[in-house]
Amino acid sequence: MPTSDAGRPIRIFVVDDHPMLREGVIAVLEAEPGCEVAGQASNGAEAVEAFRKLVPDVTLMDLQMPGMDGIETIQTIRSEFPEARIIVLTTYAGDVQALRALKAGASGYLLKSALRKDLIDTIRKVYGGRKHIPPEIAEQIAFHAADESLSGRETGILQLVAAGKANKEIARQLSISEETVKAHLKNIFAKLGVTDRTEAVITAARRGIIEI
Amino acid sequence: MPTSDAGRPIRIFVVDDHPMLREGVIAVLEAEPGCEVAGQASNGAEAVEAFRKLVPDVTLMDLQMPGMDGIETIQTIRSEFPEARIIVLTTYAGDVQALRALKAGASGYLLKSALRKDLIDTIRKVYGGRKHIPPEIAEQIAFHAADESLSGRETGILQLVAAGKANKEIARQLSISEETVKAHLKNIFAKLGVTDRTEAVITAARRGIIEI
DNA sequence: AATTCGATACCACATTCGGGCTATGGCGAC
DNA sequence: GTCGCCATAGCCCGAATGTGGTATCGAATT
Repeated sequence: MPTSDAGRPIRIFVVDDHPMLREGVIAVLEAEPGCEVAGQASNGAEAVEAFRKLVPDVTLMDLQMPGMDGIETIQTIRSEFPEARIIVLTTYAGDVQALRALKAGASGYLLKSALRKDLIDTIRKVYGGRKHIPPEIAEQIAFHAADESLSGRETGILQLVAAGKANKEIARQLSISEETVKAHLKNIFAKLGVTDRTEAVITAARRGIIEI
Repeated sequence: MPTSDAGRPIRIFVVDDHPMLREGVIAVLEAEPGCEVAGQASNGAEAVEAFRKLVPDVTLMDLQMPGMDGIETIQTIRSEFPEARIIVLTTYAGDVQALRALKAGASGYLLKSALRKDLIDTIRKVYGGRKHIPPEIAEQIAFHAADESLSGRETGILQLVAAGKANKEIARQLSISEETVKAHLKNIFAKLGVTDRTEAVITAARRGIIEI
């Protein structure tokens, strides 16, 4: 039963490394009856610390932040406060990123291009204990739900490919044979549905599997 | 002599497709004596139309927008209003993007991660007829100032490489010989200082030469 | 205990890529 | 009008890449 219209306002905590965007979110929230900004933070470590003091009702969190990133921050907070309700507020960084955020314990995912109404609706919904994922993101996740995901080793190798390294260099750096690197790449290509390393890097970057 | 502290407020126009960020910028500006929000727009076409009516003192403009992008919008506005003072407000998209914006007629470049003080200072400086580029961006531009830039054809080919196409496909698509594609790629590699296509795509994406 | 999966590794083969080098026609700058 | 740049194109060749198999080992799962 999500209320607060008559009762105590929803206490919201805003975590983002862009001061300007924080201002915007805060301006929207403060204009909204039934919402209250409990605090803000500009990076993960600060966020965890502030969360402990504030114990807000809902947290809005960016994923791209210097230092401890959003996913780690969500995990840390949720391990101490399993009831924490966290909404990821970010520019779209691919289905895999979104899925990782949800697995880390986020209750919602919202794009920075969202309208103020979306923001308020999502906050109320999540405060009420429900989850919210925008349809276009849900669709992307569903679209790739049947895909096999890359193993840790595969992701590591792909990250090195994305750093422009040749198979031989990757082999040397990881102390494995070049043939093994090629074997991993075969699997990576098959899982991503591509035929060469350049496509693999682009696809993986778009889907949020690696950073470039 | 930048004034307005005693006189008429600086009339500012905000163009960005993220409503939340617009709110933030507006909140900051409205809290600032001597500044006034003259209007806002969420895409290039809207921006040009609104500019004609408002003729603001300073325009804040994002580069990434659906439809007409920021660079085109700046060019269009500056062709009609050569005195227009435009500050690009965007996430860093590479030295080449930044340089293109400046060539299109922008007077300043500001990152979305900037503090409110940076925003206000830059607005006053640009309003006063001066230019402003943050040191880290100026450094990147300077660092690559001596590089030869890619020709239009080269950029087009690199864009196709970034789409995961093989030389043979690119040749077919552009109706040129595969040898020509390879010749262009040789030049591209030399200009970007890389040795293979994957590195070329990554470097070009980071520097804002192509979109991936 | 049996099976699956990830990581490792090797082989052989075809294709693609990248480097070096040359050349020509067009077009704009000086 | 000559110089330089761009787009075009070709040749050669070695290195890198991608593709098809097969196999072992250990950890996790059933």
